[in-house]
Amino acid sequence: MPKQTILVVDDEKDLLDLIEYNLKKEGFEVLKAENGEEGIAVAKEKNPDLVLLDIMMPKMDGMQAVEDMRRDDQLKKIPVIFLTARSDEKTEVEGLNKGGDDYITKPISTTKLISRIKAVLRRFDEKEEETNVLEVHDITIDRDRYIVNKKEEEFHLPRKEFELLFFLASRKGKVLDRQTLLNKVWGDNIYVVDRTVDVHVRKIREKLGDHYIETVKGVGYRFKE
Amino acid sequence: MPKQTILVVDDEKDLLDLIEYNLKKEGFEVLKAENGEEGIAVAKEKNPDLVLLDIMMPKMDGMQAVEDMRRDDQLKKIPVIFLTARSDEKTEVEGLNKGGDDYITKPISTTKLISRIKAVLRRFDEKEEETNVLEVHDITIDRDRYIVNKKEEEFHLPRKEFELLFFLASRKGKVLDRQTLLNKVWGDNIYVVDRTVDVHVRKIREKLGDHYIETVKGVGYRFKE
DNA sequence: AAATCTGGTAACAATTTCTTCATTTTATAT
DNA sequence: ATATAAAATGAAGAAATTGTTACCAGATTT
Repeated sequence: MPKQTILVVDDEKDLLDLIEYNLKKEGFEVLKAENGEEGIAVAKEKNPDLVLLDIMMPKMDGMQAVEDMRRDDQLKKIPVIFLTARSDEKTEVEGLNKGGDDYITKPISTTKLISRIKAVLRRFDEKEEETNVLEVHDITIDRDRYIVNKKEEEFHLPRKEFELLFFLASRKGKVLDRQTLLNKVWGDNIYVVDRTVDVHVRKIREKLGDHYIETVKGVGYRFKE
Repeated sequence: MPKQTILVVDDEKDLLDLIEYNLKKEGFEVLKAENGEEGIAVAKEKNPDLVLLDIMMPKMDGMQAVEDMRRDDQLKKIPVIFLTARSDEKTEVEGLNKGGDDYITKPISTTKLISRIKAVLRRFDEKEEETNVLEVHDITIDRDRYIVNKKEEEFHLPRKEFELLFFLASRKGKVLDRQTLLNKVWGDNIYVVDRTVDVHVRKIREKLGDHYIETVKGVGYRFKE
C-alpha cells in the first residue's frame, strides 16, 4: 500500500511542525497549509487521504473550509478531523454537522491523534473498498445503500428488481439469457417460470426508463453499453 | 507497545500454570488468581488488559465475578473471556448476557485460546479508538453517556436499543441485514431470532420518531442519510 | 414482595413484493 | 405483407416480509 497522505491545516507553525513530525514517524506523507484557503488549494492539487483542520484560523476558518470542501465534487469525499482549541461542545457539534468526521481537542495527545486518524481512515477504507457501486450511463447503482440514483432522483427498487438490474449492469454489454439470470439473481435451485424475468425487466423500465436494458429477441437481455 | 497483561482466574492450579506458560510464550504478562474474590482484588490493583475467567469456582464463581466487575467503574471496561467446563449452552448464553465478551470450553486448545484472546483484544482496541459521539440529522448519540439528544430533549434508551441505534448511525446510509446487526450488536456467539431486531427497531422508532431508521424490505435496515 | 424495566419470542394483521397467466403488441423471417 | 414466435402488458392471487401487539422471564428498583 502506498503511503497515505494527510493534509494538516493550522495557523500555528510550531504545532504544524510537531504534528508533521509525529505523523511522518507513523509513516504518513504530510502536507501543510496555514489557512483554509491555502488548505483547499493544496487539497485540490494533491488529493490527500485525510485533512486535519484547525477550526480557528485567520483568513478562512476551518468551519468555512469544510463547507467549501463538502460542496466540491473532488473534495467532498475526503474525511476531515477537526482540531478545536477547547472542548467547546457547541463548536464540536456544529463542526460535525457541517461535515467533519471527528474532532480532537487541543492540547493534543499524540497517541490519541494517531489512533483517531487511523480509525477514521479505516472507516473510510471500508466504505471505499467494496465494488458495490456501479456507475453506468447516467445512473449510479449502489448496492450498499440499495439505491439507484439518476441525476438528482433517487429510486428505491424492491430486492429482485434491484439485484437483477445490478447483475445486468455489472455485465454491461453482455447478453444474458433468462436461465442465467434466474440462476444468478434468484438462486440455483429455485423454481420459477422464466417469464418472471420479463416482468421484472418491465418494472425496472417503468421506473428508470427503457434506455438501459435491451431486449435481444430469442436470447435474453442486455444492459446497454 | 508495552506488554499486555492478562489475568487468569481459575481454581485448578495445574491449568493455571499451563495457561500462564502458554501466554508468556506469546509475550503476555500474566497475573493469576484462584477465585473470583481474589481475581477482583488483583484486577483492581493491576488493571489487566483482559481477564480469563473460570465459571465454576469455589468462593465466588465467575458469573458473580463478572457481574461485580461490570458494576465497578474501574473494571467494567475490561474484556472478559469465560472458561467453561463443558459446552453448556445455557451457561454460555447467560455468561455472555452478564457481560462476558467470549467463552472457551475446556479442555482448552492452546491455539484457540491464544487466537480468541487476540481477537477480543483487537476488538477492544478498535472500540477505544472509535468516536463515541455521533451527530446525525438532528440527534446526538453519545456513547460515553448512553444518552441520545434531540434538540433539547434527552432520551435514555436501554442498552440494546442504544447499541443498535449507534451501530446503524455509525454506518449511516448503508443497508445492514439482520444477521450483521445481530453479530455486531448482540455478539457473534449469541443466538436470538433475527426478528428480535425488528422489535428493537420499532422501540427506537417509538421513542425517537421514525425518520431515522428506514426499512429496506427483503434486505434489512438503514439509517437515513 | 410488588412494581417496573429490559430483552426476547410468538402470532397475526397489514403491506409489499413476486409470480403466474391471459391477452396484446412487436420483431423477424419468409 | 403476413405468419409466427417472442416479448410486453395488465391484472390477480400467492408468497414473503415487516409492523404491531401481547406476553413472558429475568433483573432491577422501590
